[in-house]
Amino acid sequence: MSAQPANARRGRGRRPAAEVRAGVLAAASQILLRDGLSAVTFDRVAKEAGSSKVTLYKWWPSPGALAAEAYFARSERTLEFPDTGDLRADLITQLRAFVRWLKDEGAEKPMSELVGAAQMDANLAHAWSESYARPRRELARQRLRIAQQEGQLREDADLDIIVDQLWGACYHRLLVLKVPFDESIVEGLVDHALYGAAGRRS
Amino acid sequence: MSAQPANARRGRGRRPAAEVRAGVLAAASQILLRDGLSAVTFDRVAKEAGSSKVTLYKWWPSPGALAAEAYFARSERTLEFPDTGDLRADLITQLRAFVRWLKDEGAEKPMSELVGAAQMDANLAHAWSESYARPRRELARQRLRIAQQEGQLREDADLDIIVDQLWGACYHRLLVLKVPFDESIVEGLVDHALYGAAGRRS
DNA sequence: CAAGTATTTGAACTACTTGTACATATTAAC
DNA sequence: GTTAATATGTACAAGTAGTTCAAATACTTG
Repeated sequence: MSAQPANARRGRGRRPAAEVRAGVLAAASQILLRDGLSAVTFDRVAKEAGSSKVTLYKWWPSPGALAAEAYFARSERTLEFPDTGDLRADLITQLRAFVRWLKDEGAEKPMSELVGAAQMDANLAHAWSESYARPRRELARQRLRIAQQEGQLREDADLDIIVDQLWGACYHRLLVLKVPFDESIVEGLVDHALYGAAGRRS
Repeated sequence: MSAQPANARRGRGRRPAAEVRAGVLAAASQILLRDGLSAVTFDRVAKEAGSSKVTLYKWWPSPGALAAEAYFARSERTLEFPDTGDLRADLITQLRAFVRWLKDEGAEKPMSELVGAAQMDANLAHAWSESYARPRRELARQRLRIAQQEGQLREDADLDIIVDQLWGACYHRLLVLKVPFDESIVEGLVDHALYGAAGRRS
């Protein structure tokens, strides 16, 4: 028997579930990166994956949710949350990894589009929030809690606020202001979060 | 001659431009508030305004841009940027006004949807950024610059970062995390921005 | 290994939306 | 008043969403 290409159409009939899933996710991810989120429709994905539209309707609640899952699968282990004992250095590492992920791996556009569409697609919002945003916020908070226990942060510091200020500043520039931004703000961001703008230093 | 209702259809033919514009904007704004941004299509707005679809295609580049303009017209003079001499109090006033605008005037959903759609609609993104986000960021920065000149902020403080951290933290919760939030975080937010999380103050 | 079940595919179909075209009527500008 | 601009009604092509049904094939249970 000659080997068949992975996407070979075999005519109608049931196919291995894993094969179908992988093909659909790969197609969705490719369309998302190449043509943007608005091109990720059940029709186009089905055509490109060599699957049937009905299958997609069965497994995913909305094209947005499919795109989100396809994207998470690609960017799974990209962020770092190290603990070297030096809080300032660790926060800078975290934010730098985030910015590099956006810039070097072309994540900026798909990420913006996914967050954007989540404002109108409850299914996508849920997938995004549960699978991506909150787990990472929790990781960042854990690192801060250790620092607080070691006395590097004030007793009454609000860890959620610190996380929101660090990452929120980045998202603010990305999504709301739409101004270009890069690694150069990371150090300033962390210093402002740690030492404030009103302090009397130097 | 008996007075006619504003939206009376007069059959085909040219109508005063101002009348058409006002009718279209009012209809778009109403649909946006009532049914959400995804319901703001040229078709529906034209029907509700008693105008022709062709007219809308002529005047606005996309339904998103129309919705944005309709919304800005309603929420023009809502935010305050006072200068009482007390920076901390003024920042709290600014943020409180922002949160109240979101909560009390039902701006949260339309605002989220507009920012969301802007991630995929360049026309909407431009309208939003130029007419809303950047002017307000500039106002906030002006207040900070005065504070800096008066010595209430460090010489090397980055005013953009302060603004991004204050407002970005709010947008982060609204758009990215999708967690409920209210006025109760405002004071903590400002204190963290001014005094930092690492300071040694009780 | 045999039979039954689950699920994918192909095809067709309805309803809806977008965007455009053209002729007609009416106002605004001169 | 005459002319130019433009809003409207109607119609139409193209594309998308979402569903239905039968035929075909993989998985699963006995």
